[in-house]
Amino acid sequence: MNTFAEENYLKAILNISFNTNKKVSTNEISKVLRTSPASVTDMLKKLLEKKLVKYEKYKGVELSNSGKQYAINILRKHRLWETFLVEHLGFNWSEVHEIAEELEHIKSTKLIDKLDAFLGYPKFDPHGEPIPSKEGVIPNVKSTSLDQMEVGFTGHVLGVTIDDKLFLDYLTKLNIKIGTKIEIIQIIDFDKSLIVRIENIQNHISFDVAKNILIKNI
Amino acid sequence: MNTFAEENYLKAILNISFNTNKKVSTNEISKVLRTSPASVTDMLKKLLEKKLVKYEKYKGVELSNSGKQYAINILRKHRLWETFLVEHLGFNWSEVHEIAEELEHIKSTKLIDKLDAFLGYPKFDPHGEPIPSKEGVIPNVKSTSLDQMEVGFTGHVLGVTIDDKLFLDYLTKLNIKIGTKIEIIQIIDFDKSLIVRIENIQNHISFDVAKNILIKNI
DNA sequence: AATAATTTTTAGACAAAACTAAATTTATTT
DNA sequence: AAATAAATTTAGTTTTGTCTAAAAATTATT
Repeated sequence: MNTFAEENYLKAILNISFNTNKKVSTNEISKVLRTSPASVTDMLKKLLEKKLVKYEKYKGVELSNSGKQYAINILRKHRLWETFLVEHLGFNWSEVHEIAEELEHIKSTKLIDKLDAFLGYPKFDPHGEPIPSKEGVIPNVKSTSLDQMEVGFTGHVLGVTIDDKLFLDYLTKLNIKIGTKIEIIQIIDFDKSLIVRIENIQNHISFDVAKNILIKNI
Repeated sequence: MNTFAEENYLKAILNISFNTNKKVSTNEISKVLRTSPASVTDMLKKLLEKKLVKYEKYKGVELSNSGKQYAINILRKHRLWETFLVEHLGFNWSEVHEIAEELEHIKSTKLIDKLDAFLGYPKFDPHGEPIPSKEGVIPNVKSTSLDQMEVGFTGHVLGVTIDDKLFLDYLTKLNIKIGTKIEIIQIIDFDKSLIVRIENIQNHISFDVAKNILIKNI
């Protein structure tokens, strides 16, 4: 069994390399985990020892197969717990991340399987992010971030790509949640910000915000 | 905020001194936590520093007011989680202790309050043990252990006093659960064991088993 | 009351996970 | 290609929670 610290490193590596599939640098990990690069090096040695990562000095790191399965399982637990917190305990989507960061380390496999059943085997969490299956398969949804769309486009929000309180609270204030219909009225060339219509109200959102909103891809 | 280890020591001290209210010895703690007496001494110093216990060298230890409140809150979390596991996830009463040992360390107060509400503010856990309130008050039920009763007595099981898998599985095999009607047919003087009738079937149970079964006190 | 047995504490080590500062390797510029 | 900058690793500490072995205190026994 692995420690919380080890689990957090595996999770961080998975997260950083999620889409890119590239090797992850010591510095990137240290930034995500708010720890010193020296500490990261120490931990990478330990994870290498346990064969959870492929790592060569100065060359970056990637997860091994077993490390990836392990990390995906933590992600599964995180997202199932978030779903429980929102759907059954009445939390809102911006509050659950921190709590799930603790709950995801609870070991019992039986617990998570029963929780999964209790929730009705959900495929997506409250942020629209896919929940990995027991077997480690992550449902794949074709989606595009809002910043890729053109003026005149109308679509529905499928999810968000960051689980950050400030971001989610801001979206809530804009009346944006999963399923919300968004229409692009105008795109400002200078900073790529967007004027959009949500629930018949026009709002101006930055490129950065648009980048982290996912839209159903037809 | 305190560490898991600190929390486990506080819990152990509360547990050992629950009924007696006497000071707890280093050795008792080391036995419960399966750690060396030397480690216990180290930790007691630390807890004293934090004013969570009253402790004098060689004289034993007891919880301070703040330490007691803290420990009771862990107990509250433990028992609420056990209730959730049994009533909503379909675990049986002998399986939940270990999992709740992990869940009880989750920090969020909001989480536990919402869980409490979700469960309908239960007063007792699946083992019949009282669940402390948010304010740290432990519901007091008048109850007597089965070994105190006499031949001819008939009553209903209110709860058990140990949360041990072997014990609970044995009770389940005997068809004993909370609310089960038990009648004492005979008491063997030699070893104080009891012949009892449960669901119209006679069984022979030891003094030790009877001691840990609580009966409603009229 | 003195001795033996038990309990508890101290002393000194160790592993995990973090740190800082210095050294080394890799990447970027000029 | 040499010099500089940036990233990474090593070396040496620190804290937390554990350990063993030895010393000290308390309790029990003769």
